[in-house]
Amino acid sequence: MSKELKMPTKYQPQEVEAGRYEKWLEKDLFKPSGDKTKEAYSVVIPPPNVTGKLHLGHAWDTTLQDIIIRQKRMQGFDTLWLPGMDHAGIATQAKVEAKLAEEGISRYDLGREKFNETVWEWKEEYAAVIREQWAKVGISVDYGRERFTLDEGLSEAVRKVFVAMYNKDLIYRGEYIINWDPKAKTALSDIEVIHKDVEGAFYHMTYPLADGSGSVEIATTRPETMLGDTAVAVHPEDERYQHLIGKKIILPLMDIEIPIIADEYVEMDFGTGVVKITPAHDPNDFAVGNRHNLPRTNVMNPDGTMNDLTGKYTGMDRFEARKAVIKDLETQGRLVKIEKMVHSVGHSERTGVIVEPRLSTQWFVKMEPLAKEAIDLQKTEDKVNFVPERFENTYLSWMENVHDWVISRQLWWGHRIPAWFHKQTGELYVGMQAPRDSENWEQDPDVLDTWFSSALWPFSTMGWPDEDSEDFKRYFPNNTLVTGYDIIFFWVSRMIFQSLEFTGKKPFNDVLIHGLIRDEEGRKMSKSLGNGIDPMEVVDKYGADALRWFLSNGSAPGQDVRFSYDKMDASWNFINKIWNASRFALMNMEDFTVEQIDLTGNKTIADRWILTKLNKTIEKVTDLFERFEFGEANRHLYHFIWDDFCDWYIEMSKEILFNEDEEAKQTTRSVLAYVLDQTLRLLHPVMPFVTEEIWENIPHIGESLVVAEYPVVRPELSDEEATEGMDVLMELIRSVRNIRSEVNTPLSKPVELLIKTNDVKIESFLKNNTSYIERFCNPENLTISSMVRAPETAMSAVITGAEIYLPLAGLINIDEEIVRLEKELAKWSGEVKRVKGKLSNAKFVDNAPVAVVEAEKVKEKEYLEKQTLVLERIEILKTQI
RNA sequence: GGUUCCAUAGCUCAGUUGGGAGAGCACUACCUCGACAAGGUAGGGGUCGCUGGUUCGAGCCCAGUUGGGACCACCA
Repeated sequence: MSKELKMPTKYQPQEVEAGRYEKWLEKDLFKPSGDKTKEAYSVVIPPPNVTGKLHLGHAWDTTLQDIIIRQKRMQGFDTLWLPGMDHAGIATQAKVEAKLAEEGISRYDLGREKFNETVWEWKEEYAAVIREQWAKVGISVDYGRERFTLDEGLSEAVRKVFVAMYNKDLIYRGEYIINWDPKAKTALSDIEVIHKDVEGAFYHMTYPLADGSGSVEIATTRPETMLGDTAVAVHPEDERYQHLIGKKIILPLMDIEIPIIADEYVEMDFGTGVVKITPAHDPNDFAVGNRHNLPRTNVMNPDGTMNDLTGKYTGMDRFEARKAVIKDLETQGRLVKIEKMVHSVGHSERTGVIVEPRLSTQWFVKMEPLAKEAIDLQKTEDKVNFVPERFENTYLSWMENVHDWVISRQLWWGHRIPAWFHKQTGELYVGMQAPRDSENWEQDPDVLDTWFSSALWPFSTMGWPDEDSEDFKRYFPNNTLVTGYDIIFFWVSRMIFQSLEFTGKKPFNDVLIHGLIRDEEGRKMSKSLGNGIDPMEVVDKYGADALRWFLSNGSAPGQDVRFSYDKMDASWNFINKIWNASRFALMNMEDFTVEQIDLTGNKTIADRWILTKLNKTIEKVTDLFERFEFGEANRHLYHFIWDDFCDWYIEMSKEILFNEDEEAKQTTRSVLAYVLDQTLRLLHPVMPFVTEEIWENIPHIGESLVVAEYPVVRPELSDEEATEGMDVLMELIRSVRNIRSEVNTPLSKPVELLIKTNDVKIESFLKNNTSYIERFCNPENLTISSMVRAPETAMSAVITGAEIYLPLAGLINIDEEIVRLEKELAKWSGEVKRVKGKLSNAKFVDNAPVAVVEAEKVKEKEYLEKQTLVLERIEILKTQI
């Protein structure tokens, strides 16, 4: 070992990563270069909710973005990656309320202002945690531009958008059935409702006709809502019930008369064909009610208890009331049967409680014109490019069937709706600021759906509504958005239509969609299962680089991935391999400097070969990055580093570094240093910490890998002849090893007596055997066996003499070796037969592309050659028996 | 009901416009040789869910089918 190394023999991520991120920040390397001569490349982070810590999904999401941004930065783009967080209205408010509840306090005890102050404190606390986590994962965002959805500029953008949409009739206020969360006591949009199959029941009951001529049977899953029934409906063409249409019926328990109406909404084949109509508690019934001018009787309070229109049930919780209603119906003999059934019930995404369809006055966004614009965009050349493409269908089908969007929320934490009502006249005013005589006006108490502000994120963070802002002009539209398929509807779709509406442009060119991270058993990670894995624990154990490698390696785009400690081990192993290869290079560099790197010297075939392989790897990886195929790119890097560089090139370089003269060593050191440098650059976007650490130790010029140039193909370094020659050499070596392994007896020194190469010695590859030489090798009793016969061109480049012979006598069991060779012969014969069959098929020769046919001919020749060689060896061995 | 994904080695998964089935882990044998034993070398293991079709040629394209998952809609 010729050089003292600071690097330990094992890769220790904790030591490598400590302090590195802070150094990058100190040097301000993540800031856009602002170089106007370069193309801009921008990404905005999907702002995480300030509700808590980040999970593995966030780590995945940000890692992918960081890989993209780091590569683009190295490629010279003027890159902006803008960080930020989302106030996450309902989610955050629910968390803070839960925390307050532990202290026995409700938000009403504090009042709106005080409560919001508490939430701001919470926000600061969690924002700090999130920034710490970002740092640990190593993401290269520009903190100078960090934004928060509730900060001043973004709030202005929200108000501006609201007012403009209101003035364009894209926002309206009205009384409709919405999804109501009785726990959070707020309205929810359709997509905030999660439908789950639950065990419920179908309650069959009878309503008596007012004229006493009998009764009709009705079935419902929500009997408590019958207290708000204002009609009973049948299908207009239902022959069974023609005589009932227009009659009255008595609503049991309430003892009021309600009409029997005919409406095509009723399905004759379903249930009894008679439906109770509750316009205030069901969207379909609401529509029926409108057609027939039915009263809307709302029987519930905002918290899900029955209101004072329900008589004896007043104050009961809705589920308590359900039981009571059923019991009373049974007492009256009106309960026919209870049929158990599994049905789909809406639950609040945030609080988990069962959502109540409820009549309520809310603000809505009129979706039809916005959706149309967004759909039309996808028919143009300038469409948003979804990766993988199939998610465009998901997005479009949602857009095509979208309903109006409820945007008001009965919460305190969020953007207050810029609408005021006159205290006396009730007149409505919508504007950026309160009306002048503000004392006479009262602002709408509601806030906006969180997604209303996040929909503006790609441009509101860039200075919009100031369209002359530098960032907006330079970095909008964004280039790429990275997010999970689970929020295409919530976020991606809304960014697209709002961006089109307000900037006239799509918000981003590409959307890279990834899946979810599951646990090792393939289950979703969830709090209730307790199977969540904290990314920080993974980083502490394996390092951020290993986690990033795993995350970018995990799966094909758009597919879910299972977290796996086995794979984390494999990731660590790979980095350890890189680490040790680098140690080897450094040990043999003496005081080698970057100025001494000279690739024009007398290179060995191995030198020329690895430089060629490097070029191919650069080309492949660059291409795959363009298509966001990081997993495939990683596989190429892995193979290049482990198989080509470590297993072959480093081993061959030892012959030079340990034995040759100084001049030869300098050339090898140059290649080692160059290839390592280029490899570290290629790896840096994926594993920024360890690559930077190693790079600092090897000869290099530049401040940091973060801003070092990304490798490009250098055609002058490629050498196809060297590739052919190396193929021969490698095959030779493998053949020798193969014999040894098969018969479990090592080969011996005479190998080197018979193999002469121009510039590469292969002893080191067979070195294991030397200790056996004395014991097993009897030079007087040598068997000659031909091993490899290479094409003449390659031969002349590599090996003197047309054939390689290995002396095997006394070293192997000839019978066993013959058995093994006959197996091999069968394999080659099979291949020859297959290829010959193909080539003798006129249809193949006529139809297949010329290149394919030519390739088959080459294969034929190659297989025949192998077949002959193996046959020859068998013959020779047989003479020895 | 609609859309969609998955089914490839014991396990987890790749497979890039159709042209000789791959990786990691696990397993077997051997190897402490001046980067790495969390390593090296060699090896075993697959009728690519099933059935048809298109094609000279299908893991890949088409139709159907089985099983599993996801999403959307509906569910009085």
